[in-house]
Amino acid sequence: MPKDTFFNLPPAKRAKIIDVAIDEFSKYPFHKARITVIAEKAGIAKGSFYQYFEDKKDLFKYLVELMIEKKMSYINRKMLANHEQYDFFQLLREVYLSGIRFAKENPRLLPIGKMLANDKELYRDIFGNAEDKSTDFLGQLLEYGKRQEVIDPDINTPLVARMLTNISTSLVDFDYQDSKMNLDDQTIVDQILYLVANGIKKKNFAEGA
Amino acid sequence: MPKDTFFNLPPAKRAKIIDVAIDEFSKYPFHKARITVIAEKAGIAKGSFYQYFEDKKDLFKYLVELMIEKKMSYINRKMLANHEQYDFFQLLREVYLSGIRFAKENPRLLPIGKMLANDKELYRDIFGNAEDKSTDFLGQLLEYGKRQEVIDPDINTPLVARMLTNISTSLVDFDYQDSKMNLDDQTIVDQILYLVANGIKKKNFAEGA
Amino acid sequence: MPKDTFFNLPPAKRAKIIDVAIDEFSKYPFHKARITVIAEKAGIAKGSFYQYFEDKKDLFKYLVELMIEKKMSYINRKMLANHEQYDFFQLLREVYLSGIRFAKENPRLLPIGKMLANDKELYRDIFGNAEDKSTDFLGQLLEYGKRQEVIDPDINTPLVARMLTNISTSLVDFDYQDSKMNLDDQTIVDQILYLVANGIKKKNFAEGA
Amino acid sequence: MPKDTFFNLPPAKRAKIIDVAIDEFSKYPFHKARITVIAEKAGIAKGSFYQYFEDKKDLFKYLVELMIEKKMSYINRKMLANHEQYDFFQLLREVYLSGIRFAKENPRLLPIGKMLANDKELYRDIFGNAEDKSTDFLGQLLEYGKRQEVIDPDINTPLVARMLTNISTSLVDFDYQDSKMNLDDQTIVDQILYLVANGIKKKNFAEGA
DNA sequence: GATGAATGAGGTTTCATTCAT
DNA sequence: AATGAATGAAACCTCATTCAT
Repeated sequence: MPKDTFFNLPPAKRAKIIDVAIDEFSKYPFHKARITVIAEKAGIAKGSFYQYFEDKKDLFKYLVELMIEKKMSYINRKMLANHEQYDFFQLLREVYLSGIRFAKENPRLLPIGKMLANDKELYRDIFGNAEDKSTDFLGQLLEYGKRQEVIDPDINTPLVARMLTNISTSLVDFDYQDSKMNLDDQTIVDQILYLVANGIKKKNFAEGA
Repeated sequence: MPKDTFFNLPPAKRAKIIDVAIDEFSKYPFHKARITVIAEKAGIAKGSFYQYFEDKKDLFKYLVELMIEKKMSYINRKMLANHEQYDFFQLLREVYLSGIRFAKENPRLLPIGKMLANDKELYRDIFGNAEDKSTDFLGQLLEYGKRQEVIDPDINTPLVARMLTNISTSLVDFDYQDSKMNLDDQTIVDQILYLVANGIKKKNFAEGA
Repeated sequence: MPKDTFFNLPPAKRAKIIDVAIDEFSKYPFHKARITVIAEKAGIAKGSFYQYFEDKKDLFKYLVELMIEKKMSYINRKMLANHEQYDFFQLLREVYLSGIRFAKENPRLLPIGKMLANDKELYRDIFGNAEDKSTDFLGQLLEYGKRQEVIDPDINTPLVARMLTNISTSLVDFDYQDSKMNLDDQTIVDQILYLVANGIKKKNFAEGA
Repeated sequence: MPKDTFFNLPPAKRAKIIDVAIDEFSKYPFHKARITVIAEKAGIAKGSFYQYFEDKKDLFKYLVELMIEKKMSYINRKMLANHEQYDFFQLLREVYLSGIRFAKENPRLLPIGKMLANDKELYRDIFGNAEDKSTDFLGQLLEYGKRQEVIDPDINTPLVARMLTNISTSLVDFDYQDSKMNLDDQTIVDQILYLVANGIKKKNFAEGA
C-alpha cells in the first residue's frame, strides 16, 4: 500500500507517476523494471519515490490493485444487479465482451497480469493463497444457469468455471494478437459461446428423427 | 546450444547441472535466476559454466529444448502413426492425457513453459516468429475430424484450435494445483471432452421428440 | 563526458578522483587500468563512480580532454596573438619550450598522451578521424616562415611539419629521461633549433670564399 | 624464452604459432590479446601452449626478439662492413631506407614495437634499463661522420642521435599512413636527409658574396 | 608430449535503497 | 516533504593458468 504521502499528492502528479509506472512494468518483467527510470520519467526525485512507496513491490502491488479495479469497472453493473432478467448465456457474453473491451482500452495493463502468472513469488506476495475471483464468479454464474435449467446439471461446476475463465483470458489473446483472423469481437465471442453451449461435434439432424 | 565441452561431460555431471538449472529456473523468472547459484549447487566453478554454455540464455534455450523433447516423448507415437484407426475424440483424448502425464511427472518443467508464454521477448529470442506448434497440430486434427464428419464443419478451425490448445494448458493447472477436486485424470479429461463435444447447454430430450 | 553529478561534486573530491585516475592511467594501459582501484584510492564507492562517469572510457576521455586543455594553457598566448612581432624561430622556440614546461610540471600526464598515440582504436574513439592539431599548427607556422622569407621555400611543408611535431614530442623524452645529459632545457632547445635551422653538415667556411 | 619443447617442434608448426601470435598481438594491446585465440588459430591445445612458453609474456618477449632480429636483417650488411667506403649521409640514407623496407614488408610487426612504447611495465620486463640500440648505433655513426669531417663537430652527439632515431621511427608513419603525400620512399628520405644536413633556413646566396 | 576440462580471481556494471541536507 | 548523492551487494562474464589423463 502506498504511503499517505502518495495520496496527499496533487492528483495530476499521482496520475503521472502511475502512468509512468504502468509503462515501465508493461515493458519489462518485474526484476528488470527500474524504479530509477520511473522516477526520472515521472519527474520526481528517486528519494521521493521512497516517500510514496515502501519499495518496488509496494508500487507493483498497487498497480495490480488498480488493474483489478479497472477491470471490474468494465462489467456492466446494471446487468449484474438485475441478472435475473437475463439468460445465463447473455450474462456470460457480457462477461466476455467486457474482458475484451478492457483489454482493448488498456493494453498496457495486460502484461502486468501476465507477470503475476509468471512469477509465483510475486503472486503469493500479493494474493497469498487466495482463490481466483474470476473463477469463483463464473462458478456462481454456472450455478445460476443450472437453476435456470439452461445449463446441463451434470457438468462439474468448478471444472467448467475454470474452463470458462481460461477461455476469457485467451479471448484477449485471440483478439489482441491476430488482426489476421479479421473477425470483429462480437463475432468471435458469439462463435465461442456457440461452442461452449453446443460443443464441436457434428450435429446429426437425422439422429433425433 | 551448449558447447561441445558440455556434451563431453560424464552424463551424471551433465544431469546434475541440468537438474540444478531446472530447479533455479523453475523457481525464478529468467532475469532473477542466478547462474552463480546454479554453478554452486552443481558443484562446478563459475568459469566452468561458461565453458559449457555460451551464456545464461544459452542454458535456458537448452532447457526449453529439453522440455519440448520430453513433452513430445509423452505422446503415444503409435496412435499418431495409425491415426486413421482412431476417432477424432480418441486422438484428442490422447493428446490431453499425454499432456497431463507429462505435467505430473515433470512438474518443475511447467514454470519454464509458462515463462516463455509470458515473456514475449524471451519467446522471440528462442522461437523467432515461429507459430505455436501445438495449435498447428490441433488445427490439423480438427480438419481431420471434419473430414471424418465427426466435427461440425461450420466451426472456425483456427479459433477452435486455439481453444483446444488452451484447454490443454489449463488442464495441467486443474490437475496440478488441485488435488482437492479429487477426480482422477481420466475422469477430468472425459468430462472436458464431453463438454468440448456437446457443450454445456442443457439437453432437452423433449426437443428432439 | 562525465555526468552532472561529477561536476556538482565539491572541488576537492573531484580533484581527488581525477588525481587518482591519472595515477592509475599513467601506470597502466587502458585495459589494465582498474576502476576498482580508482574508486578505492579515491575513497568512493564503486557505485559512485558510475554516478559520475558513464564508464571507464568516459573517464579516460575526460582525462585526455583535461590534458589537452592543460597543455594549451602552457602556450604563451600573447606571443601567438602578436605573432607578427616575432620571427619564425622565436615562435617555434616558444612552442618547444612550452611543451617542455608542460611535461616537467605534469609528468603523469605524459603516458596518457602516449597511450593515445599508440592505441589507434582508442584514438579513434576519442578523436574520430580528426587530424592532429599540432601538426596542423606547425604547418601554418612554416607557411608563415616562408612568407617571412626565413624558411627555405623549397621544403615540403607537411613533411617538415610532421618532423617538427615529432621533435617536439621527443624533446620531452630527451629531457624527461635524462637528467644525465645535464643540459638545461633552454640549451637543449637552442641546440635543436640550430640543427633544425642549419642542419648537421659541417660548415665549410672556405666554401663561400 | 620459449622452452625447448617449442624449438623441438616441426618448423612448420612453430612458424604457424608465431604467425598467429603476431596476428593477435598486432591487433590487440598486450592485455587484450588472448592466448586462447592464439592456441585455437594455431590449431594447438591450450595446454600445449604452456608446454612451449612459460606464459603470455614469454611469448611476447620472443616476438619482440624476432622482430628485432628481422629488423636487423634489413640493414645492408655489406655496406656496414665496408662503411669506410661510404659517406656518412650515404650510410644514414641506407639506415632510413632499410627501416622503411622493413616496415613495408612487415606491417604486422609495427604495432608490437609500439606496444612496448606504450607499456612501461612491459618494456622494463623485456629490456630492463638497457639503452636503445638504434640510438647507440646512430651515435656511433655520428662520431664517424665527425671524424670524416662531414658532420659539424659542435653538435651534441647523443642529442642528435636521438633526433635521428626519432626521425627514423616517424618516417615509417609518414610512409605507412599517408599515401596521400604521394611521394615515393626515396624522395621522402632524400628530402629528409637534405633537411637534416642543411636545415630549413632559407639560404641567402648573397650572404657568402 | 599433448590434451582440453577445470579453475577462480578479477573485472565492469547495475540498481534498489538509504540518508544527510 | 523533497532531494539526489552515496552506497554496496550482487550479477554476468573473461581468461591466464593448472592439472589429470
